[in-house]
Amino acid sequence: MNSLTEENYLKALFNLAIENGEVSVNELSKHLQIKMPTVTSMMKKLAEKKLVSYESYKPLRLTEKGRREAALVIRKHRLTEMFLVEKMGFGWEQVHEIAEQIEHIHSPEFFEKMDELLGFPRFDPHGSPIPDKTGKMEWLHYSKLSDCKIGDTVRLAAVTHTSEDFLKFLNARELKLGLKIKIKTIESFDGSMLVSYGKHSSEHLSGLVCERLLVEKE
Amino acid sequence: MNSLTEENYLKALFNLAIENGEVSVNELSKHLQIKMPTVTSMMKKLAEKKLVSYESYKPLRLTEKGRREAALVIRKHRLTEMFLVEKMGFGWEQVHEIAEQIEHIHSPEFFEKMDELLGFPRFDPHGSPIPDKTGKMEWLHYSKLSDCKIGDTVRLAAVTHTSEDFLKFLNARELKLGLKIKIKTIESFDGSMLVSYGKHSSEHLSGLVCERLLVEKE
DNA sequence: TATTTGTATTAGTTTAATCTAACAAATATA
DNA sequence: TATATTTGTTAGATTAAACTAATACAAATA
Ligand SMILES: [Mn+2]
Ligand SMILES: [Mn+2]
Ligand SMILES: [Mn+2]
Ligand SMILES: [Mn+2]
Repeated sequence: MNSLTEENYLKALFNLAIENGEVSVNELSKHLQIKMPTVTSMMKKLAEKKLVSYESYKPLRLTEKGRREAALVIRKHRLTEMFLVEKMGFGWEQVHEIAEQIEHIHSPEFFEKMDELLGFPRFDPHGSPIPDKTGKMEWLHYSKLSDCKIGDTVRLAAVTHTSEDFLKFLNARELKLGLKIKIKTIESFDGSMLVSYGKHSSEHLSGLVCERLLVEKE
Repeated sequence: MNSLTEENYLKALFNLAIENGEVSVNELSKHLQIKMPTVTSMMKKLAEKKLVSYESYKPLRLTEKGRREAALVIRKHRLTEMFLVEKMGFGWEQVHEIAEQIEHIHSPEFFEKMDELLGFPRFDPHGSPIPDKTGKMEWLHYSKLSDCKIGDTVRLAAVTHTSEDFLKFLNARELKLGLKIKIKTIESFDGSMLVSYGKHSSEHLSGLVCERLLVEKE
């Protein structure tokens, strides 16, 4: 059984490896805010447990076993976030920190029950897919809002950042998942947009915000 | 902030000190299944934090601060058990182990929300009182079933043991909190009883079982 | 009271997870 | 290519929480 610490390393490796499957010690160190020598020694330990393939000076890579165990921690995290929002009445901006702790509870029954009570949801409150019990996760064909063109009408499908500040910012503008958004203008020099959605006929979104919103083109 | 380990020591001290407020290193060591030298050194640490009053070779005693912090951990434990039973559909025999982990989550909002959704319950699924937010806990005037007399009619109010085995044993006999129980006979040599309750007109309960059932006399 | 038994402490070791300082390898730059 | 910078590793220290072995104290018993 993996410790809380090991689970956090696995999760970080999984999330950082989305693109090419490779992660550097440096990246991981920065992401976890843990110094490089500590990361190196944990990688040796996880390699010992066959969760990571590690060779000196080579990029890190989760093994199949490591990928599965990481996905199962992420499953617990996302089910928890969904439960907190759907069954306990928390806002989507409040749940990440709590889930960060509950994801380490060791009790298959507990998460099974959550899953069941939620009706086996496929996405968490921020639009991220929930891995299944075998650790498989379907990756979706979303685009960043910042990559869309003037005139496009898109549906807000997910957010890539889950900090309380950012989500409160979206709350204040009534930007929720599922909303239809129309792009009116794009400022090419800073990537900011003027968009309309719901009752909001003209909202200005900075380039940074547009980068963090994932949309589905209709 | 107290670590998970410290929280477990505080809780154990609180539970063992119910009678006279004093606990020996030996008792605590046995209860936690941790060797005495480890307990001694943790007591010094908790004394440093003003949670325990410790002098060599003297009995251990929680300070007022220690008592309050212990009660707040127990509050988290019992609210969790209640939530698992009432809101998630677990049986009372399944919840202790999960609560043993969730009691260490650091999030006032999470437990506030549970409390609220449960309608501010005063007892957990095993009949134990839930301390309030300030750490106060009302202790009730229950008797052991084993201390009752032939002919007494009592209401099952709480159980003093929460192991899965014991609670499954009670489930099998449909013994639930709130039931009215009538004592038909008592075997003086082993303390076992013949009782009737609900649809059960004549059930035999061993002395051990009778010791673990707390009842309210009518 | 002297001795035995049980309880508690001290001293020193272990493991997990972190750190800093020093050094080595790989990569980027001049 | 030579040098500088960035990245990664090694060595050694630290802290929390556990352990064992040895020793000291306290309580019970002879
Ligand atoms: Mn999250
Ligand atoms: Mn976490
Ligand atoms: Mn319990
Ligand atoms: Mn616990």
